[in-house]
Amino acid sequence: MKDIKILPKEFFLKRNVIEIAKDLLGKIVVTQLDGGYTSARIVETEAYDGATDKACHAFPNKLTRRTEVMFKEGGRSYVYLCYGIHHLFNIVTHEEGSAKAVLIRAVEPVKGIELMKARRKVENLRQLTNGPGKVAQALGISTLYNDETLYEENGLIYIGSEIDNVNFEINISTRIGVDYAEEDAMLPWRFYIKDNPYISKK
DNA sequence: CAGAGGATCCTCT
DNA sequence: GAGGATCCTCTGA
Repeated sequence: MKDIKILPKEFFLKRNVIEIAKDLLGKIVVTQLDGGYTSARIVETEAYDGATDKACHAFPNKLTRRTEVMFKEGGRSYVYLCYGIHHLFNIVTHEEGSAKAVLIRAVEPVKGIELMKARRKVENLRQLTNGPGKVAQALGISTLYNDETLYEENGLIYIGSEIDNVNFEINISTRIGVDYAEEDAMLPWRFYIKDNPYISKK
């Protein structure tokens, strides 16, 4: 088992959300929820920017009850219900007052795989976490865990890096499922680990 | 307070 | 590849 070092709060601040979305690739999400420990390697992310990006719920810097958490200081969760069924897990970035976040679209299961299978009611490893709704379900993340800080030891959810992180190539594409965002649907703000079997789509 | 629509997933064809 | 599930959020009156 590799050691995991928790990312400090600073990781989520004072940098462009694009850079953070890229840097989150290869990092480890740990959850300690519902009496179980699960961890998974992030293999696919998307950046959202409430100031300029029509695909973002907080565009154009629109403050509502739902988007409120995105305006808070980075390093916390933004979880919302999509299509009435799926809980989607995002990581808020930047300083207080700017509404930006990174959607975790796919992960590679590391620990607690049996628990993930039970939560997903799926046996096939590749089907376990290769999509944003699946990620949240497998890790036990729901809107109950909106606005949780992500950088605390023994937190419910935290993000860590492996000591001996392997190298990988990053692929870039347009984001999935945001056709309604007109020209912003063309932004190359989706990032994923090349050839990783757990990404949601080619 | 009604109506519309969605950062998805699963099933069936 | 198409369509349905399902419910919360936001809008406008």
